[in-house]
Amino acid sequence: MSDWREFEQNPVSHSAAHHLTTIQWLLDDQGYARVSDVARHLGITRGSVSVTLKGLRQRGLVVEDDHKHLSLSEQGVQIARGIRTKRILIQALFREVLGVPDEVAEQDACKVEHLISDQTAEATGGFLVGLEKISSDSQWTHLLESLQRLAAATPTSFPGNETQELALRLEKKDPQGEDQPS
Amino acid sequence: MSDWREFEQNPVSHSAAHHLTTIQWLLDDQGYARVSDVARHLGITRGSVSVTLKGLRQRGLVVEDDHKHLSLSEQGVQIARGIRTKRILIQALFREVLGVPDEVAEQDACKVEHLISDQTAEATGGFLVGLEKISSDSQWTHLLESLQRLAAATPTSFPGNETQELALRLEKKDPQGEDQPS
DNA sequence: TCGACAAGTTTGGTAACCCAAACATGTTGA
DNA sequence: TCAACATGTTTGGGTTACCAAACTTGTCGA
Repeated sequence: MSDWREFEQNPVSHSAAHHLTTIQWLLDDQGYARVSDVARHLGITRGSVSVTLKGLRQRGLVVEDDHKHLSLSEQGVQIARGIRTKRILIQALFREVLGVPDEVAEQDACKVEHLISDQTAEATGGFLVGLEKISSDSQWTHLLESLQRLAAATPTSFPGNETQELALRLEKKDPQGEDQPS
Repeated sequence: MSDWREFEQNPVSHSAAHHLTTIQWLLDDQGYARVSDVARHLGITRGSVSVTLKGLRQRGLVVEDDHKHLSLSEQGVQIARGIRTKRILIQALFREVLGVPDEVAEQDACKVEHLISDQTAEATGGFLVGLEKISSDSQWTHLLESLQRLAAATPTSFPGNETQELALRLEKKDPQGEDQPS
């Protein structure tokens, strides 16, 4: 059984991921990042941020200069950029392919950004790049729009009839009646 | 700023989600589910499962009969089925649309199954149903296969050049230089 | 009948996270 | 210069979720 707790053994936790991306965002946005800025942005207390960042500093992901100004180490930048990129890709996948409203797409992407494997993220990127390349072909865009309309039409709540039926078909087709409830 | 901690305020936690879906899976598979079975399946101790299930019983999601056999309440079934359906849909999206290997698709789906909104899940279902309907169109399947090849081709590690460039384009196009690092 | 083993529970510990509140520091305007 | 305010840290508490280990039950075979 593939360990369902890979969740926890991620390089960075959900919380840490947000601390890192927030620092990067603040640096991009206002040129500096302090504990208070991070706290305000995440909606948590300065104390919590102080403690969390102490850990991230010890892990060598965050650096503090003489003036209590935060920045990311090379490794921290790498991690933050990776997560940010994943969020953007997943969000685009949900929004531009599935036709999910941007706000929802962003919320969902935010929740899963740090959990998606590199492989799936890269595949998402490849798919979107491919879509972009053929976007000049009106035939395909027309098809895609039809699919999006189908996808985005959510008259009933989840799971709708068709969706449920599809899931059942998928479940049976896939002979996973072996193991893995997860 | 949309609360980035929606993560935590889910109806059921990641852990609870797995307990519920495991019970359902065990019932389907072997006709019964006991604390030990759940523990073995999740790879955690009986003690942990015992404690967690006590909570889920109090919340009315899990029921225990006279013989220590577990089952799900109506509400529990509903939640478990919802999560299971989401996993199947997400897994299919990754595998059949993005062309991600099934094993990776399953792992990723498992990690995010309980985090995806109903709306996005329903859109995924709608999209897949639509795909199924036009799957007889050889022109379309041809295109999809091309896209999948593009998507699945991961010669370089994440993020590849094209993917990174796309992400940058998406980032700039989207005027989110307002708020939300998440 | 009784010992052994499987199954379930309880208890004490740990590790992430979060908060509130007290505290230390540093800057700044009157 | 000094009170006021912003900033950062520390401390004590709470929650979730895990473990190990001790304990209780229940069943089954010799």
